[in-house]
Amino acid sequence: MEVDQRTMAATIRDVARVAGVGLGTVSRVLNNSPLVSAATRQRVLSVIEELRYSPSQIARNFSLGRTRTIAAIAPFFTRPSVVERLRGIEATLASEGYHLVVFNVETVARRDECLREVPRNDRADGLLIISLVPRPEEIRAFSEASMPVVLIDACAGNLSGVSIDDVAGGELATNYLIELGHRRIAFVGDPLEDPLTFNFTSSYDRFTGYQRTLAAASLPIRPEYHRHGLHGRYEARVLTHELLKLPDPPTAIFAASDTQAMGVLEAARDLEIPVPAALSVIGFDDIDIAEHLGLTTVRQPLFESGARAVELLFMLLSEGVSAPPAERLAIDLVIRTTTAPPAA
Amino acid sequence: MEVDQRTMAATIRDVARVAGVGLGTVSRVLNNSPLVSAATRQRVLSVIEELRYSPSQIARNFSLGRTRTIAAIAPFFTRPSVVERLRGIEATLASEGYHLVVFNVETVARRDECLREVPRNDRADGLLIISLVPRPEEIRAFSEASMPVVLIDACAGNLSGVSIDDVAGGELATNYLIELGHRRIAFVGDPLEDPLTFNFTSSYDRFTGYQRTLAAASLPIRPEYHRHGLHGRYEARVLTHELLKLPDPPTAIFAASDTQAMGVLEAARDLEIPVPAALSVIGFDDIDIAEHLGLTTVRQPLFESGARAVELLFMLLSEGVSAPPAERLAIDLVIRTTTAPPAA
DNA sequence: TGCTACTATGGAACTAGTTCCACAACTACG
DNA sequence: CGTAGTTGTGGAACTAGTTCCATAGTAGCA
Repeated sequence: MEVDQRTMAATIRDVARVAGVGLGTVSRVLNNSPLVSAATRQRVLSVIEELRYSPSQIARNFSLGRTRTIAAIAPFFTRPSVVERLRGIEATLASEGYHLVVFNVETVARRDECLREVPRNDRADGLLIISLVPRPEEIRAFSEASMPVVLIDACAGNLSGVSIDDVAGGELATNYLIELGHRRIAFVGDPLEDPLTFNFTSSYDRFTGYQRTLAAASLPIRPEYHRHGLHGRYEARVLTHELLKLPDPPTAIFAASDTQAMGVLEAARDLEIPVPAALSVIGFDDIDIAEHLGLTTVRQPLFESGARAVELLFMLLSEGVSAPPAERLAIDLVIRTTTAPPAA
Repeated sequence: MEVDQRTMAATIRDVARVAGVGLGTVSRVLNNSPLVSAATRQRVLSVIEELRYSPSQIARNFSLGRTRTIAAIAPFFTRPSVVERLRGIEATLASEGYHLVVFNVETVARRDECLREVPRNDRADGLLIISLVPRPEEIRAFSEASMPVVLIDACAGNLSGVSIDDVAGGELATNYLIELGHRRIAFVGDPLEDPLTFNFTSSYDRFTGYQRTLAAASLPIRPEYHRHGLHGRYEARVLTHELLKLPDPPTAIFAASDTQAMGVLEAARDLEIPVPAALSVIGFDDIDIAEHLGLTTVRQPLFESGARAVELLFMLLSEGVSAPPAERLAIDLVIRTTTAPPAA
């Protein structure tokens, strides 16, 4: 019963037979066990070479019950901030020989489907969830399926996670505008209740920081200055048009993300309002193009958030280590050229 | 021998035992085989419910020898053009219930590792390669491992692929500048020999189109107008500084990508050269921010390239269908505000 | 010289599905 | 009423690894 080398790939049993050793010995050679004599190891290795044997990863996964694969669920994975997080995830996983399966969610239905199906699959050893807040029953399903989960840019239950202090970020941005002398400061952000992310989104927290800072500076909270719409350049542009056409328009706008800040800049350009001379604009995230645009923004470590989340997940994966708590990464203000003191 | 529901997940054998049917019957129910009576099917389904049974995907993959997973190798997957292709890939795969494993390559070593290791893994049913040209020996390895491969934004051997006519794109851009009245037209693109992509890169082809068009219009080919550097905003900015400081500087610059066009715009801003009044700039790709920047560019269907590549891969996967040939998608010129006739 | 301990090895059993063959029961039809 | 065909069902064999137990051989040591 020779192996048909033309059509069938060699198996570990073929190697054992040709090398005249047992199954276990070949397995030991493959897994670098020290319990193999040098002579035997050499013989097995040369047969592996000869038969062009390559172990079946899929059989290995099955036998071990592990896949060395991590799943990541991300909303709108084309957003620059999300992509940068994914890059951090991929880089860290690759350095450990892990694979990354990506699920892009752009609708509520797909969000629900992913959060339901992915954890019950045994095709990933762990799960990373970006910018989505799982519901309590979903969290319960994670632990029932004993699927380790780490959140990025979100907090829920006592799940491990990597995030930033978005309230402090909102305060940082707003404070800077106040220090520059602005008194009429508007906010453009995501919807207060986003069906995709549920509960509290980072935009909501930044908005909270904004409001708190205004209150702390004894500035009036003016609801007509608060605009919320779907995350996107175009939507932010429309909202900003509304703001700039108010009878008493703001002299500064805090956008909950750099993408939305771009929409704000577009609106200013549409209305021929010079930035920063007549309008200051500050964003959030410090995505790659923020530098090109000269956008003042609140920087958060995106790549690092992905990298760190993978480290937390590896801790969960190595049994014996207790669940690492939610972590917060540092943020800082990046001052560029879209902010200036208000016109006198 | 009861199943310990606390620690062990139920298997297909548990379901069969509890439902009082055979293994095969449960399998048939799971796979919607018509060869099960309605009564039996109902009984099995209720036991599945009762035991909270969920089939092991990993065992299923092993048994079937298929993973319903596609691997994608992409250089610099944070580049907006690459991300958009990946989005097209993910969307099309998800609609067929396939998973996407992403490999990001940013170094030559990692490129070689991915092209060597990924196809020999049986963890993916097919492979998509973005903007990388496999070497002949790598192509041979694909067929030896009988791994179906579809290229995106590249051509090699007789592998299936989705690309555009980059030479025609270069001609389109250059012709438009000539029609506007420009005579001194420079080019900023990737290195002529990129160790990552090998052979001909799209930048090279666009450069060829540029040169051909100049020749066809009887305009001089001026080597000092040709600048090549690593793909990136910063590098393009440095190269453009060199161009704009020439004794006889160009009145228009064709950048091989929108990202590089952004670097060109930055250099013009640095030197206070107004665009388009004193310098016209045209890019390539029409990535998302091109619209924000008002960048004139050559649009290529990025999302569609990914979606179509997946369709070709599915054709390869369904045995019996012969290898679909390399396809070309349409491109078109998008005129915005960074191009104008040269100053008189 | 016998006992212990350790190294090296072989191979059955296991992972959880699918597939396919055998077979029973029932229907259709001459 | 026999026979051919169809439907429904059970379960062994198979996928290709890992793990672990049994065992042979050998070295160390009193």
